[in-house]
Amino acid sequence: MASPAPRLPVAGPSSEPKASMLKRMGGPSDLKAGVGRGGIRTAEEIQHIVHEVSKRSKYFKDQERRDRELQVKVDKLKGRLAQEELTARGDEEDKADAILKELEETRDLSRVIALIDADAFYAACHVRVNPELEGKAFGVGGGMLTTASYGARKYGCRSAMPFFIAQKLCPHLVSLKLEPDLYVKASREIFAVLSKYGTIAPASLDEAYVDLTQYCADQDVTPTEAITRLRAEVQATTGLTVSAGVSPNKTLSKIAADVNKPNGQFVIDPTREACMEFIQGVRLRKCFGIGRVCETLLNGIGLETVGDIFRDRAKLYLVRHHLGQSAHFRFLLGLYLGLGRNRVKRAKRGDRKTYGVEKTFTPTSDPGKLDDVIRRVAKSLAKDLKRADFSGRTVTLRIKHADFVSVTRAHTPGKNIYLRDYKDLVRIGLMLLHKEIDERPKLIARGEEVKGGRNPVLKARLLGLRVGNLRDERALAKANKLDGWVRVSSRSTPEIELSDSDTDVQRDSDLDDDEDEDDDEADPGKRALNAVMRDAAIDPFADAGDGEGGVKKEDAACDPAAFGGASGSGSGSWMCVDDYDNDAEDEDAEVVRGRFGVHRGATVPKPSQRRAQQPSSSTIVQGSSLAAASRAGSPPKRKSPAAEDASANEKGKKRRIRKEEEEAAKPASGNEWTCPVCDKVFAGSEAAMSGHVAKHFADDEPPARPKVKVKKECGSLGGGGMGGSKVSSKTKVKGKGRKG
DNA sequence: GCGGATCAC
DNA sequence: TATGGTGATCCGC
Ligand SMILES: Nc1ccn([C@H]2C[C@H](O)[C@@H](COP(=O)(O)OP(=O)(O)OP(=O)(O)O)O2)c(=O)n1
Repeated sequence: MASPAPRLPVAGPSSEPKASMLKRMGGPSDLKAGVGRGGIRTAEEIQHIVHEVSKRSKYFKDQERRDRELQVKVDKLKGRLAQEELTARGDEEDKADAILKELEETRDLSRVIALIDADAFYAACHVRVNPELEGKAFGVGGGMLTTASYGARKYGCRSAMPFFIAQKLCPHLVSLKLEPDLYVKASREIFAVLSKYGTIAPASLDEAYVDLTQYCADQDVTPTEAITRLRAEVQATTGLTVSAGVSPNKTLSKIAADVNKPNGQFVIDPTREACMEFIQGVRLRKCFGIGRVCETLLNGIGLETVGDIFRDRAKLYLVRHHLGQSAHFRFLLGLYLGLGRNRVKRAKRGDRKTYGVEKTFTPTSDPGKLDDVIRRVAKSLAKDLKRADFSGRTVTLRIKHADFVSVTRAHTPGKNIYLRDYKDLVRIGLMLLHKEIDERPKLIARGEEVKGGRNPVLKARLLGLRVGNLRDERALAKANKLDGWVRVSSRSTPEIELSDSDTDVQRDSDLDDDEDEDDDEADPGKRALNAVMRDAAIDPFADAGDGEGGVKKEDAACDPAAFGGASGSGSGSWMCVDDYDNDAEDEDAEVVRGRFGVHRGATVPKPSQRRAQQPSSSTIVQGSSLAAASRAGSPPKRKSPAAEDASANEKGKKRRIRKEEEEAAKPASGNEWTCPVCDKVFAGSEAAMSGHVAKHFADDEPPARPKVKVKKECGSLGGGGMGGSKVSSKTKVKGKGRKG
């Protein structure tokens, strides 16, 4: 009110919409979808309509808040840059050039890597089954569109757009219900064809990298001929069209696949010049790993395209520590050079890190309703975990407040306590929720910060549970035949405060039995969706647990493709890559080596990769392994990028060790048995085993945790990385039976 | 280990 | 009226 400008907020033309908001809500920047050519509506028109329909919603208000916060970050970055420039030494470009030189030496143009991406995937799957949809404007997903047919994209409809808005853009638009089975089936068919051309690494249900190097050599054909054949065969056998990008690495292929999308392809010659020329003009946002925030920050200091990275390398160097996780210096330089990983490998069962289920509902503060959601979510999650045969040590509750601001609250019962059952999930979920509800008024009374507004009564629009720090029960049980014990132990999870948990649990039980039929999904619909997609991802390859995970980050710098994704639909199929090794050497300042980038989001770290290298023969104690790990990166180094890497590596190793432990337990047989909690191996009666296991729950400290042996991993440094061949052996832990 | 932020599909 | 679900990584505590 006290604002200077006496502009009255009368009904009419309130303040004009901010450009950043227009872009955020319906911007062309989202270019993922081919809204460009042949559009029936102009970008401005689309933005205007979307803005009009959205502007009064809570969602919009939240987006405005985020927009403001982002703007603050941009201003801050600009300020830092200005500050740094005052004291710049003048050798910034030299520093950057030194790194460029170093990165350049890692360039490998010897491989032919393709990224295949199905066009409007879910939509195409529906058309395949129902030809009448051909050419029609429709979306898939119900209330929220997961994708839109090209016919609908002409009007501006896109992925992640709510149906009611899409309808404003395209009045005759219809929205189809999700049919997971359709997508999973189509995905398998596509991948089956791809497999005939080389090793593949699915990045999601509709995307996969294919290494065409060998195919080209064997058939004596050019990459263009190979990809032309591949796409033709995919269409001939599946009836679906795919777009493809081909180049010496995944980073470039990923971007290239978008160039001639729908039903098109783009091949980049395997020369340094071709790679660099191609990427120079690419808009930053098109690069895997550079999202809205990163793009905005870079735009803020004057960069628009990949080529600008070189032009402004001195600036980037100066603010290298303030670019955020998605834009590390080294990652950007690698991008500029058109470098990327080129190893194509698929992820395995053991690479999954979490399982989760979340549900959005009409915002409510009703404790009973919120509790019910927790129960339903827990039930769904328990089913998924059981099916997949995984248990986990940490349960995380996610609450999205009515104003769209979300928070997470985690609980780890004990160092060796693994959960999987419905009751445990509900108990912990309710405990976390109630704690949040109960603490809220107190915090507010004390004037402390809380998310979701200042109302002491929590009002949520979504609740979700996720289980992490997983353990592969299948491998464990198979090896030790202790499946029953494992369950028993997890069920007896100790403590868990909550005196009121009793009542809660009780209610749970009731609900447990009866299926919820009640509202929304609950049933077949969505739930099935998740389960199906998940299996899809893993099923095919599900094999052992090891695998290599994917992306590592460092290296050449980027690996966009590393992929991540998997999400949308299931998760499972990730791709993995290996890369060269590279380790660390950079000096202090620049450094970012590590994460070069990609990590952004998704993707599998590559922990398993090493673990797979050798059968479980040679072994070293955990301590040694960790020591080696830390050594690789840099010990207590600071947060410099290098540190990032080291840190990441270490985590990966720890994880690997956990798996190794399982592996180690495997050999048990005869009178030998392995404690499902501490993994120690004993020889003795069942009674003895029972007694030992019970000790774990007697008090918090379990019996002495044995040192675990792990096999030595191949040097993370150099040569190690690659070798894909030897890897396989150990994996067979679970064999084919995965059915789930 | 936890929680927030980013990113991808 | 009205804006999803799933999973991963990084960073700073
Ligand atoms: N926010 C999103 C984005 C995508 N998907 C799902 C539906 C898509 O069909 C599928 C593949 O996503 P893509 O990004 O590859 O997009 P499309 O294949 O739909 O279209 P395009 O032709 O642009 O690749 O993933 C989703 O559920 N949620």
